[in-house]
Amino acid sequence: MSAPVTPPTDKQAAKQEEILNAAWEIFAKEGFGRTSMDQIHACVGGSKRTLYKHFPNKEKLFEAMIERISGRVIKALKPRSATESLEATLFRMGVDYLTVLLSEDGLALYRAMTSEARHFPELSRDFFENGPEAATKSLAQFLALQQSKGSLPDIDPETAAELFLGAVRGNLHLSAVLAGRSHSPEVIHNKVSDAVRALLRD
Amino acid sequence: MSAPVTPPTDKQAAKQEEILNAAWEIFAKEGFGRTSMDQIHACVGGSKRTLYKHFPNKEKLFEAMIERISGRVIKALKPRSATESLEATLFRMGVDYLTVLLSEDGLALYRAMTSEARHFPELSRDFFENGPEAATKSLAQFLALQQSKGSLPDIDPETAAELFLGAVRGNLHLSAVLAGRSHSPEVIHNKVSDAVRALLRD
DNA sequence: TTGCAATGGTACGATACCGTACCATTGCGG
DNA sequence: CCGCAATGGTACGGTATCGTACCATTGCAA
Repeated sequence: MSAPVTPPTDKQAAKQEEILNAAWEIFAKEGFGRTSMDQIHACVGGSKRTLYKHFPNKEKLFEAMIERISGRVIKALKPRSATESLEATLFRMGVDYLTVLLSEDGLALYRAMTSEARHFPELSRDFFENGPEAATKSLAQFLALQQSKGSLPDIDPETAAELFLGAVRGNLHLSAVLAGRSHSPEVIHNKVSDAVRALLRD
Repeated sequence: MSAPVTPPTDKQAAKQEEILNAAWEIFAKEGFGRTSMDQIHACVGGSKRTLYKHFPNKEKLFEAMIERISGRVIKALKPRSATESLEATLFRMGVDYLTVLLSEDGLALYRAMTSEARHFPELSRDFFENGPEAATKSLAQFLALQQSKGSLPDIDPETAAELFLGAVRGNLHLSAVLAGRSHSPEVIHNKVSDAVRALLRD
């Protein structure tokens, strides 16, 4: 009973993946407006009928693709639980956060979300709330825990977390998005290191 | 001699202004891809021939319009010279900076620049360099001056300026761009106030 | 082997949009 | 008052794109 159902399901799932990958490749480079379904079709191969069988129109395809990448990036933004020292944990969290934001997918996703925020409001809102905002709240929780141990000055944790992540981004994110600058891991390390020192005040 | 020349020049200049204003109204709301020359034409009135006489195609019109708004925003981002105390100056600079970034035009410009950064690279690069980056450098100069007076801890001024402005932005800019949130002057004041306290360490 | 559902490949209709052409009209100098 | 340059208003050519239709082909069950 499941034999005649699951194999086609698997094939369909594989086809969907293929389509979404092809779509992301082109959408990420060209944006929504300059990407045509024919380009995606040419990139993924097969027939347009099957393409439209998986995704009824361009917007649904865009949404599905964004949700996919968004979920991936959001997962990467989520801070891992801390086992090291306070300073090392802050440093690692900052580096991870910034590395994701400045990654190829992170930047392409941010561009896409920003460009289409007006026409796909829930997509970009969800990304912000589950991505950067959730990361801020996680960091705030961690900071609150550290404060209860007395290893951190007594600032509001939410505030401190937002200041810290803002300082970590500095101008790097802006310069990558607007000026197309790429930033080496060393630059990222230095920026985070500066922000950690500022937060810990030494 | 100038009489037969300047009146038409004035009229042409007025017409250009009118076109650029109409274009901005629509481009800012819809973005480049979803804005048609026919919409702009309908908004500005007159004939398409005159529209294309002022701007030979859609891209040139977009560039001219962006340069116009960009120049306006850049000018607003430029910090005014300081006459108050250190703390008051920092506070005022932060509030001015953030207010411009979060203004309607600031956000629309940022969205447009981000969306089209790949296709109009010089536009967005110039905006970044002459806007946020220049503002950072101006602030760094001010901080260096304050350090020479001994009223500020001894951090690298460039670094401190970038950390400060990054902290000032916090998540406000992201949340405005991605989640469509608007932020009251009180929220802006509080955020800047937090950042000033963090920088001055009290 | 045979039949059937899904897919490949492609042509097509409808629409939107960019930029141009054309003519009537208006404002301004002589 | 007259002529002329610029503009208003609009129709049009050419092209790109979205989504559908159609038929040959393939993979799979019986």
